[in-house]
Amino acid sequence: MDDSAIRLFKTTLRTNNHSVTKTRLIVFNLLKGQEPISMNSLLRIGKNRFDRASLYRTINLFEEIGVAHRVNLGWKYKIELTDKFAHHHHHLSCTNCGRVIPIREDDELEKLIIQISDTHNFSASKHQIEIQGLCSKCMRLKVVM
Amino acid sequence: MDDSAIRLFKTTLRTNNHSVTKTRLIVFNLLKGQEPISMNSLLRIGKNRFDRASLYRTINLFEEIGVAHRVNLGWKYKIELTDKFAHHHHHLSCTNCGRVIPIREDDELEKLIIQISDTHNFSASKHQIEIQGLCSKCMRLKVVM
DNA sequence: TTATTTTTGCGACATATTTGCAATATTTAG
DNA sequence: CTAAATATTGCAAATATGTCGCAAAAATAA
Ligand SMILES: [Mn+2]
Ligand SMILES: [Mn+2]
Ligand SMILES: [Zn+2]
Ligand SMILES: [Zn+2]
Repeated sequence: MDDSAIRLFKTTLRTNNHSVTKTRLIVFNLLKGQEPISMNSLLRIGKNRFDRASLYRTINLFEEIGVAHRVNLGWKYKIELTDKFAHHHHHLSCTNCGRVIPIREDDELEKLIIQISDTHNFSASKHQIEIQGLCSKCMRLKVVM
Repeated sequence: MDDSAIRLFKTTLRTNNHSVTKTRLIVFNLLKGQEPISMNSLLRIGKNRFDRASLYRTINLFEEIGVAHRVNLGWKYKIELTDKFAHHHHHLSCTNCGRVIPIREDDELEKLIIQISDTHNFSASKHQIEIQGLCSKCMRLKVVM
């Protein structure tokens, strides 16, 4: 049950000189295997298991040690695990129903991003791609109406 | 002096059933021909020409009718005009000094984005690409130290 | 287990964004 | 152009989001 992601998570905490705590494990598990999730949702879900301040501190720490990062979806940002704990991917986000569809990493796209950065003598450490529009379902509904 | 962008802006307001007001024109002009700008800067610059609440309402409206949109740069977001009023482009954002470098549209990249959306039967209407890292200047400084 | 170190919850702040409403500006109708 | 009708604005107050200090509780080290 103590799967490899959690083991890696614990190791990451330890090697960065941080304790393995209940709150951190809970938040990690909330993030694991999920689509990006907003602070608000995390807060609502964890209401009686951890405090707001702790959540912010936890997410800040997760970013610092490369466990999670923020993805920008429209106006707001959401949190998800980094590529170290989930495969690198991007998202299609439906502006109608709010669905977020993960898209598998595309070698050509990744190569291009690096190439463009290089052209500008920019040392890219990460990137995010957000594509907004209508998912196939919403598209069908729109057409019918 | 009433250049084509402003004319298009006014038309956009009208066709969406909104008035052409002093505040909206001021904000539009602040956005025009600039790099993405933060709410705070807009607020500071327009301090005595419009109110905070009006600015938020204005930006919300601009997003609704496709005049401006938010660009997410790390934790923060900034506002810039949409492709309808400025050439489509993306940004490299330096995590050290905060500099935002616009990158010219890249046909190959744009084509790829569309292609990927199509593969997922997703009808993309817009996209944003955020590349974070170190600008050449900050990179040099880091190396020296 | 006890001592030491780190993290948490809580309440108080600080900042960001939203809202109701009366006053003012813009648009429409004549 | 003016008067009436409608939409927008400024202001003050309400919410929402994010941060901080500190004593209590939990985790780690001894
Ligand atoms: Mn990628
Ligand atoms: Mn593009
Ligand atoms: Zn949808
Ligand atoms: Zn820089």
